[in-house]
Amino acid sequence: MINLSVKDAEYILTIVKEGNLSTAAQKLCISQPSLTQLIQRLKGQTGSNLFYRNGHNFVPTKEGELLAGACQKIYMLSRDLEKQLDNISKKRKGTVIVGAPFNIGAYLFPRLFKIYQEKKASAKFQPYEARSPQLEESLLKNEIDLAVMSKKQKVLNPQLERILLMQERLLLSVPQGHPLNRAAKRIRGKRHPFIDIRLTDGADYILSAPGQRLYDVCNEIFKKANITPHPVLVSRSFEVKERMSAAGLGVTIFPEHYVEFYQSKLDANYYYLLPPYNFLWDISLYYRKDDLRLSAIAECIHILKRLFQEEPIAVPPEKEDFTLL
Amino acid sequence: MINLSVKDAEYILTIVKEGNLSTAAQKLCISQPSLTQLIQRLKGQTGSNLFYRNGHNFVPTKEGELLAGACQKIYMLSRDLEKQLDNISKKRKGTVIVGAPFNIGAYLFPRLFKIYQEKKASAKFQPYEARSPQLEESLLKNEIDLAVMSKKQKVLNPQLERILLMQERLLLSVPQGHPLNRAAKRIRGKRHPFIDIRLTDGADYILSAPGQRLYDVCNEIFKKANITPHPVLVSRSFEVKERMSAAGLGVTIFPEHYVEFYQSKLDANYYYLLPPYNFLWDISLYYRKDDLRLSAIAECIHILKRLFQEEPIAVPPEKEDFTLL
DNA sequence: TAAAAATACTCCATAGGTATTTTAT
DNA sequence: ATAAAATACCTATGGAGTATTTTTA
Repeated sequence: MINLSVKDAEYILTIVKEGNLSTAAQKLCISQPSLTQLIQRLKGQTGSNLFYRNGHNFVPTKEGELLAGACQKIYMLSRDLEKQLDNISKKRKGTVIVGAPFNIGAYLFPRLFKIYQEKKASAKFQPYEARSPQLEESLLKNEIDLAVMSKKQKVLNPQLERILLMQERLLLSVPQGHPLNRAAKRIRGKRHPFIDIRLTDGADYILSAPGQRLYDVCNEIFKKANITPHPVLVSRSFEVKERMSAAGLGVTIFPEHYVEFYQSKLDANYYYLLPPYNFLWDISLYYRKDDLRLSAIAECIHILKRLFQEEPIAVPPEKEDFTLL
Repeated sequence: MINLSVKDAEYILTIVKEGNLSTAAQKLCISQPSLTQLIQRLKGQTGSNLFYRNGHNFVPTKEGELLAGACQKIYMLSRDLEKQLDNISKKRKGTVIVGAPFNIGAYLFPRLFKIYQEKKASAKFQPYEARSPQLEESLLKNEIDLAVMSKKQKVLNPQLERILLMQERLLLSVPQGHPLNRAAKRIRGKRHPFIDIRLTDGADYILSAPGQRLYDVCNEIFKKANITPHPVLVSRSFEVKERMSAAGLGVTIFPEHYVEFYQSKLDANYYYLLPPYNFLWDISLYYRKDDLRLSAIAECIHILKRLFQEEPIAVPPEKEDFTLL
């Protein structure tokens, strides 16, 4: 087996270029016998004479020229790789890549972009949109620096850290004219009326797809309330679900902030869930533990915390929700 | 500097493929800690995290994927190189490549081809045409196995061996009607008349180009005979020179065998040179010393020797040439 | 608890060095 | 005689091994 290394390649290329072992050795800052040894080693590995002495020149044979060709390619490959890695790390030093699923991104990215644009931060910010499972993957793969997404119950990868940014309520979306609307109870000081989720047993439901965070949360609620939804449609898109619900196809469950985006346009009623079936929806910030020392990332974490405190994505639930009812 | 070797590349690719250090180590027949070390070494060289543990999988980061891409290319490169070298050496074992300048090739290759075709040899024969300086280069470069050409006075490269195949006379070509024709002396039993080269002092000459073997030989003759040719044309092509001479442009000097090819068609007279200006033209066989052990080459050398003995390229000069006159 | 990676150490092959000899112009 | 490559021999780095500990699902 021919076990060339990048260093070998560099040596060979210098020898070919110089046509002379001694001067090549000088340029490479090594001794001349080392190069002799290299050539003998490769001669052993290839089984061919690779160079010959012709007068004052040390010249590659046909086989040596083939070798030199491969060396050229290997050397370029290594340089390319170095460049690629450098580019990544340089860009990374001055740029924080923040990942979020589409629905959170719609809220988060414009605000974050504004903050960075107003020079309140030293680094640059770059948005990255993907579904939450991919976000965790991307975080581990070093493709992004931060991820804002809803918590997964699955145990967290030990290389990652999580900070809870905020909690919000879930809403049940009920089409206009649906009999369930009559069961909702308006409560003073609350944005939306409340409803007992157990009343939706057997009702037509627009559900999330397995793998989505909302799928797992809804299943927990159904299990705890001991109800069986009647699935009429499964969709990965929050917007599709909301529109279908407003069109009268069935009821569906969302985190509150998402409803806020479309509230004005759509034609459905939204109800908070009465305890004890009022699971909260977490929005958390994820990052690699060993990245905290990077100032740009630490800075962005600080900005995100403040952003979610000062301008929350949705009205955070008060404790009274639980004591009141 | 990232100093990847082909072996490293193979290891990395196996790790990526298996997604697991332990099984990768098994497949590679090495220990698991060796792979851990490899990854740590490369992490040091690249300055990036290249892999991470995700559950039961050992997965490349973005940087690791770039590395793996480069490894794939390096690995393929090495395999390609091995194939190329193998092809050369395999082909070489069963094939002898014989080089000759165009004029000798015209005589040699058809005869040699016939011998090999008639299965008088175990190997195959492949002709290669080039000028003599290139032939020596090709011989050293391992591009050809044997070269048949006229001797160079320059000292022989120590890696090469030379065998004299035959000697022949040089001929002076004189156009029809040229006054020199009257000075030629016919000698009984000789194919061509003789002439004293000193009579061509100041005559119009068609000369060879510097670098050609014939250029050096003619210069030696001119020097020894103390004459100065009047150059009217310099050409590298033997045939051009011969035709121009026949057309009456001037006299010119050739090795005898070449004249034989065109004798019938052309319209000039040919004369041997009277001693002591009758330099002989050598045709020798060249090969690499360390190649003699290869049977196919030894066999071809034998064939060539016999060929030049049994069917010489031109009538070899007898000793009487020198005693007679 | 079991499976996998990391760590600690030991060993040895070899890349690299120096001094010298051989080769080639 | 000079310049270059090959050889001999020495040193030290690091690749590979074994045994063990740590990590994590």
